[in-house]
Amino acid sequence: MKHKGKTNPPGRIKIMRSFSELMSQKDFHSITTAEIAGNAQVTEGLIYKYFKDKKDLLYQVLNEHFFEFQAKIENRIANEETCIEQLEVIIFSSLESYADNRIFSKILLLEVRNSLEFFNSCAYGMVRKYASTILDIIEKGIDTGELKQGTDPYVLRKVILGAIEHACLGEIIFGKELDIDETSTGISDIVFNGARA
Amino acid sequence: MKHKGKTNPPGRIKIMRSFSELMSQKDFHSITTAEIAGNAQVTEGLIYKYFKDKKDLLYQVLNEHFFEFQAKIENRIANEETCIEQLEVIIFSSLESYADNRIFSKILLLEVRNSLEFFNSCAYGMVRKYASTILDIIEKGIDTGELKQGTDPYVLRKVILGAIEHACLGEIIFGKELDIDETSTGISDIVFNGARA
DNA sequence: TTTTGTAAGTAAGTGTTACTTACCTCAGCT
DNA sequence: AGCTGAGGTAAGTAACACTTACTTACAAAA
Repeated sequence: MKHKGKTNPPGRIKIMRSFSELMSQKDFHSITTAEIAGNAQVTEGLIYKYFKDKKDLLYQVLNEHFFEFQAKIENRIANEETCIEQLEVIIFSSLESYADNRIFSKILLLEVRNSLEFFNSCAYGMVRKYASTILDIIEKGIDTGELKQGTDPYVLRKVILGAIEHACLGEIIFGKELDIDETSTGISDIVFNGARA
Repeated sequence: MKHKGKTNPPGRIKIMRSFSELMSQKDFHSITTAEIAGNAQVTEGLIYKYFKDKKDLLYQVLNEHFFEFQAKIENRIANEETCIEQLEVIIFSSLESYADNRIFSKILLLEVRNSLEFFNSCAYGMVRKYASTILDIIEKGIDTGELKQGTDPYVLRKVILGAIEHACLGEIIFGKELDIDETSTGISDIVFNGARA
């Protein structure tokens, strides 16, 4: 029997909360379904009423967190004039969101990528949207002459996304503090002005 | 009983080969020990004579591939004069190595990061060495005035490493072809000259 | 030549885990 | 009242990672 997705029963909420909590303490694979259920004070079987499998639970939790992320970013972009400013805002906001929301970052950057299922999940749809927002801004910037004519927009996007993600990795993995302001202006400076003297 | 690490018996080699082979077809978690053993034509128990557990096998395979990677890069750096040229060579060679050696890339970029054990493994020691090579070159570049004085070497390294890794992700995950020349000159151009017009 | 130590390899487990099945309970509708 | 379906439970099961106790091969010491 499957959950139709209309309502959001207490059991489902408890399971997702419980799982999020456990994800802040250990990695996905070492969390057991028994543990999730115990911590949520429901029985193991209920997990499978609402989620296809353990990974589906992971994707749904990720998806939930993604909304805040996306909303915050789109809001902020709207307030900026130039493409470069918009991209700078994306860099800053992404770093901020990753830092504020460790479970989200941990899942997105470390846990979901290793299995192909993820790329068919709806959570991945949001990743694509985020990525295409960035690409659109870059292309507009090249069109308007703000960015260099020869620039390959895909490569520029790779550099920006890669820098953001890599900057957060140390923090997520080792729990190191990250100075968001400094890092984001540092990244922007290199990406837009170059590191050459 | 544990393997002392001196010799390299045929069973051990067969297991690692078998595992590498399977890793090119599916992800780590969906490979079973029975499958590894069957494919290697040994019994399951033998895996645990040579490897602490399944993850240890993963790390050892990664480690083996890392030697080629590191050797190739260090060789090439030696032939370059300026710091920027050295960094360009690192970007190119890294992309090339990732492209030539999918199993290596897949393990390093997608499979090991999610568990903390990895960061105590000797394979991670090699990652750190690679990363510190890059940092050294950057610091020298700032010293000699090749790179801008204000540059934060750690941020620059994050941008370079992030760009490299992100550039390979699509290829690894979706099996897309990657134009190494174009991508590496694209990344270098942005990182050193900036994207601003 | 016999003994002995040990590395290579095997066979048959075992406990744990993700997932399934069949069931119960009860509010809301006709 | 009687039915339906969603929310939730209890007791499994197959498959899996990993273990244990064993055998064989063979080289060096006695």
